[in-house]
Amino acid sequence: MTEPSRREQILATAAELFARRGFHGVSVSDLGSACGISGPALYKHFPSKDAVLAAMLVSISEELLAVGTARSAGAATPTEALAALVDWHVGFAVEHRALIVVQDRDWSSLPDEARERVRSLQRAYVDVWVTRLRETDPGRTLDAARAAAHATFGLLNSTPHSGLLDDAAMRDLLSTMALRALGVAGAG
Amino acid sequence: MTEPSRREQILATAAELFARRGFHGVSVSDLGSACGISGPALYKHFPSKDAVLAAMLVSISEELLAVGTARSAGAATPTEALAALVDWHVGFAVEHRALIVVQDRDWSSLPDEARERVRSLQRAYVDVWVTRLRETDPGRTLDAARAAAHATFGLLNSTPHSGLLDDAAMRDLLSTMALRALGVAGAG
DNA sequence: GGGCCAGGTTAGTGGTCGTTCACCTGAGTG
DNA sequence: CACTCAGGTGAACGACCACTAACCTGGCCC
Repeated sequence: MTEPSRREQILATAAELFARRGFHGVSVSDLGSACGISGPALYKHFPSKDAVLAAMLVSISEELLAVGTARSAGAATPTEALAALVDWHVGFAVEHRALIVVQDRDWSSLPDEARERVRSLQRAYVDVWVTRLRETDPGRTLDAARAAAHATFGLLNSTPHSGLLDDAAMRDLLSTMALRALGVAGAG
Repeated sequence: MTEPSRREQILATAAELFARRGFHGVSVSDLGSACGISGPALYKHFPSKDAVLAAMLVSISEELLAVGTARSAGAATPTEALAALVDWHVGFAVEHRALIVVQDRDWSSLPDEARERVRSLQRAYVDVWVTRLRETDPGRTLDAARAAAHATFGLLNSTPHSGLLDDAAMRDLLSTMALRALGVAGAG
């Protein structure tokens, strides 16, 4: 099995370049030569430049939702579920800084179909958080819970903006801040 | 006096368009016709497309720093200073959602000189926060305080991602979450 | 009323981009 | 050994973009 390494090399390289210069700031030729091949060879692996972005963003949205759902379901209490969600999300963000940047910067450059796909996956992911948030605090409005989830993502996704701390320290800091922001007890 | 309305119309329109489609996703002709003029007429007001972006981002960076500094200086205690900073920042973010989006998405498209200018203004603004943060909690490392400030900006700047709440409710929610995240006592 | 000029216009230019085309190659297969 | 075909190449194409050039116009000033 061990699927084609070229395709994945392209996706990984594209993530770094798109994160640094933006989707429109990276040409097909740039991307190709960063992979050791050049220009139009990309079209042997993807039908278009858009498709590279789409594959990238759809797959991370799917992973966030799938693992997030599992972590939440595996927790004994709503509070523990939120802690697990924060832990998962911050780990993902620290480990895939480039993808985080691309996801919320170049999301709007997606072709229509992929954009809708990503949006619906993201909505579902937000809902996992929202459900747990409203279990811990039933006074929260649906919209308020959604806004709180978005705000927490903003906090956790700030990782790429400050490469000051090492990964472990960054994870600790962000987890603590996120749990406090959400009003989850026991955040040191 | 009442300076040229065209120039400011262009800046305001550009902020909206850049926020929606990205700097590279908006052509000079798009921007012109959104202002009721067309295409190259922009060059009567700005020397280049880059200059529009630069004027926009430099001016908001200056305002954030200037008012932030004043608010911090006007506070009696470090804790009150942080509350004032949060209040100012969240108010700005809610009121200028488009600018917030452009600032951290298209920052890298700035011409070199303006980019350095904006970066140094932003560093200075972060330092206002960092100083107050370390006064309230001297145990914080310089880098940890910077990362905490960036994380708080990420939280506060999440406004544009969820237009669910009205402005007042959004300000309340974000202020509360930010102050809790920062560990400032007396937040709801 | 003639001259100036801020602020428009349209047409054009050079460059870049995404994409396609025709072609090449070398490893695997019957 | 002939055939195939995945994966590469460079050249070319059409679209679009930022920007320039040449020109027009209407208010203002002496």
